[in-house]
Amino acid sequence: MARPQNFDRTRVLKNAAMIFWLQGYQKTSMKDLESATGLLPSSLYNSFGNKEALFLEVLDFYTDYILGGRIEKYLRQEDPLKGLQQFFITCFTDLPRGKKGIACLIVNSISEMAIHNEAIRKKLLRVENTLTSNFIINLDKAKHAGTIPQDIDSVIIANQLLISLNGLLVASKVIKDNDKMVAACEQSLQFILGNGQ
Amino acid sequence: MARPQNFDRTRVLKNAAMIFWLQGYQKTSMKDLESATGLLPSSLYNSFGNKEALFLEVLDFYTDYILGGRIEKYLRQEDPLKGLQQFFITCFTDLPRGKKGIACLIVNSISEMAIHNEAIRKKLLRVENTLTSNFIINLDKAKHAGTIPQDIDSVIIANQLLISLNGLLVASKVIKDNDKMVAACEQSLQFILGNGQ
DNA sequence: TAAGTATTAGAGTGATCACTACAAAATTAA
DNA sequence: TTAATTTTGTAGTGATCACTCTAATACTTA
Repeated sequence: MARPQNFDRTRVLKNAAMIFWLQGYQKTSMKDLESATGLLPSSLYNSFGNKEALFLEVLDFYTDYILGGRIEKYLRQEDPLKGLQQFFITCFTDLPRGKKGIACLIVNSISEMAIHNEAIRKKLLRVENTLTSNFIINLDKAKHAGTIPQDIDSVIIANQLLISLNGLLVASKVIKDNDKMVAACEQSLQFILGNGQ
Repeated sequence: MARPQNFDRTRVLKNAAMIFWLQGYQKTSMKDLESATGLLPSSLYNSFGNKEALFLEVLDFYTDYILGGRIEKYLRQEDPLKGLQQFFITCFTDLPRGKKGIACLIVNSISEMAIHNEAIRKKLLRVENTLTSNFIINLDKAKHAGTIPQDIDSVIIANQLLISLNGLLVASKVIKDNDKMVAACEQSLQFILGNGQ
């Protein structure tokens, strides 16, 4: 066998995800990625192929580890409604130190890249559908627990939740005030989940 | 006096707005803008300053004429609720020939540019606030006409409408099916305006 | 230790980026 | 007709873009 890579692929993907999140795909140059990851161009290209392939891998990493972790940590807790609320609110509070108006990598990437790149679009559509499915799970649990009415349509509410989350994330980019965003988030949740109660 | 410009500034801004809408700010090169507007680089720079200044002027043009026209045409009709519905639905039906997944210039620009450019961010925040104000006007009219209950909070509903519209526009970039988007749009409107009826 | 192989290092590729310099052309006012 | 002034046409600017080439290096297996 041959010389092994002397970098941690997970750490590289994490750093790349962060800079793509903060700057967007097009604004992020390979030089930026070299700085952020600490890798030289030859290592980046040897290990990931090109900028687009790296970005696709970053999206998978973000989906599986970052978003997946948040789903596990917040959504899948004992109280399904509290889980939904925490999942939403932490989108605007669990941000990199001092950052505002950065929304989330998924929504940013949809807005910027979905129309330009079909592979990216399909991947992001799958992420969105995964989120909706998880919302439905929580809503059904809440129905079963009796914390929301039995007769509501979980699919419709889940759709509204995803649409509102995306809308709130867009709003956060112009409002750039995490406290205001938390308030707006709570108002939306109250409206969507509170209605019909 | 001196030689006058021999192009129609409105037509140039319209063509520039279209290509910024379809491609985004960063993907649109000055070469693209030359092709789209039919102007030579010297004319573009002489008349608009630089790419950023042209974009800011495009945003003003879009807000005043395109969006302003849609507010006038759809929102300010006799039936305020029907106006809201038509304003929402035409976001997904009144698109350039055969185009899908292009959302709207305002939401696209918020997502792509708000974090990178403070002048653009402030302008877009104002546009969003204008939209909310217009939604409130229609909701108050509907309350007065008795088509929605008197006791609803117009501001809260208007906020939810704007958040959902932005979320639906994000969704349209991954879903890329105008019929599905119209259905999703109707479901959201039914949920927001129908609840409490 | 030696052969084999992948990674790493660093300089450098052509293409494209936003933008400009400068003179020719066009138009108006005097 | 002339002077003044602005637009228009064209070529070209340095900077940056994603990406590559080649060789040196480091590591594993035999």
